[in-house]
Amino acid sequence: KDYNLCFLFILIRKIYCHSGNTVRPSGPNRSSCHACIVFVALLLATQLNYLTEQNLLVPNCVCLLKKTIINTLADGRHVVIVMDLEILQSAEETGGKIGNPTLYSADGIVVLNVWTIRARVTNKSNIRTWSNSRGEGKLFSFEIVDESGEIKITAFNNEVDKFFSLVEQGKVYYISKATLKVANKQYTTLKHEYEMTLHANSSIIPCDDSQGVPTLNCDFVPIAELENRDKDAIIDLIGVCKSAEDVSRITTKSSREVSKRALSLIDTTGKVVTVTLWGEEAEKFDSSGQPVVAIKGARLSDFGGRSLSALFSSTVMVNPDIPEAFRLRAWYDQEGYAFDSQSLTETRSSVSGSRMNWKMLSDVKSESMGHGEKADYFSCIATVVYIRKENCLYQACPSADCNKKVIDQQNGLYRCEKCNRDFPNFKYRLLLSANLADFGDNQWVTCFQETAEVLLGHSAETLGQLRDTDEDALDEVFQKATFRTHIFKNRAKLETYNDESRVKVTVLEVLPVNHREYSRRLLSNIHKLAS
DNA sequence: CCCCCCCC
Repeated sequence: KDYNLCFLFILIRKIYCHSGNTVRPSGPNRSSCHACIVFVALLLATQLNYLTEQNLLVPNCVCLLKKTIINTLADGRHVVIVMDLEILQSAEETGGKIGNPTLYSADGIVVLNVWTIRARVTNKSNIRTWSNSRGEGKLFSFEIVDESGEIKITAFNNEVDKFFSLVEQGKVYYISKATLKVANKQYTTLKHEYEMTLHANSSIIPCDDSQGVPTLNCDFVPIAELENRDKDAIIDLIGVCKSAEDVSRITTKSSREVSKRALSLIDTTGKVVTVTLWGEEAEKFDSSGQPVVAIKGARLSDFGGRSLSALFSSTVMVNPDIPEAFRLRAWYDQEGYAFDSQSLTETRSSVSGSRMNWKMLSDVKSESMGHGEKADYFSCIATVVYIRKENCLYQACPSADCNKKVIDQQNGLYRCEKCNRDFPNFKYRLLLSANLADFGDNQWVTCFQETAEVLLGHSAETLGQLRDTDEDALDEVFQKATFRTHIFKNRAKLETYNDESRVKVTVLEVLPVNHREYSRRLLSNIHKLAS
């Protein structure tokens, strides 16, 4: 084969490393650092190092190769070494890419060089062990991203001990001397053709300069668009966590126990979808303050219409530092919280309502609810006609499990009688009195923290700040929350205070009205009356 | 060299 490239005009497209990642041509020490030129199949001779050191040889410059040498490696592959090269036009003069060049990869031309990539760790697994007919061992894997793409890296046994604690999610590293193998598409959710395996000589060095290294490569799908996507598609999604289930333990078909937690995410399309988190991710998830949640690489399921499930390979980010998250936050806080949103996921309770004890507000009195030994639980569809603003917020003890009202000592300290301690701070808690109405009656109800936050669409903390700084804005929040219709799940119990007994109704949950399901129930009730 | 991706 003739690899004589002399007098060939070439356009430097990109400088690549072995794995296809873009490499900066100007490393501080070219011989041991960023200089990897594989696939491009050209290796610069040492005397030409100044071209990269002075940033002359950069993508999109046009070069004339004046002299090249072909060396043959022990395994028969060829290396093209550029001995002399003239830059005819700088990248600025060329003005960018000419046409649509593709990589030249003739068989037999492969250049070995120590390659190094600089990339960010986006997804780190736990250590797992395995035992099968071929042996046993332990491993962990992680994914890395740079401006050109993503690739998965796996470490086994000794390399687990060596690298597990070093590799941290979100941090940037120089990685070199890993082994490449073709990725098994059956198991990968990344688009890369290859995967890396670490071995004894592999090197991972933390990198302080993360400039230009993307934090993540997400291609977010609008929630409304999920209806048009295929089952099992791997997608990236971002939304505000309107609500979240408590974590629960389930047993899988293979008799393993695992934690799960379902989140309801909403985006600017006004649609809501359920996303299920598993294991540790489910356990540590905190939905307070209705955070923005981005999930990369979730699998679309057709359960309940459309829902999503996190995979081991998914990355879940809470309030990520990305423009999409800021946009969503602003949208939700200004208008999204009040959207009469529709869920793409129909849960059992929203489909059948079987666990709901549906009542009208007039039933509370006519059936003497709450008068029995035990509290009565009922659900209703009702409209908020008034929310009492007075005393809706109180300063509560800042300790995790204590919500007791603190006493402002007027000296910068707040006293909690329950904890018998003085604190330099407090947390705001909500305790709302609201009047609900349906066509037949009214009912005063009490909403504590969680339900009050849903009803008002803002966190207690935000509302506390508003009360202290912008009373008009707080009024607006109350105004917006009034004359809205929701499903209320309630508890009714007779309480005696100052020798006076009255039924106290506490709201346990506020849910959006699913109009399709509500209409079905009305039809069914009409049907029963007619029969 | 792993490859588990779950429940309702």
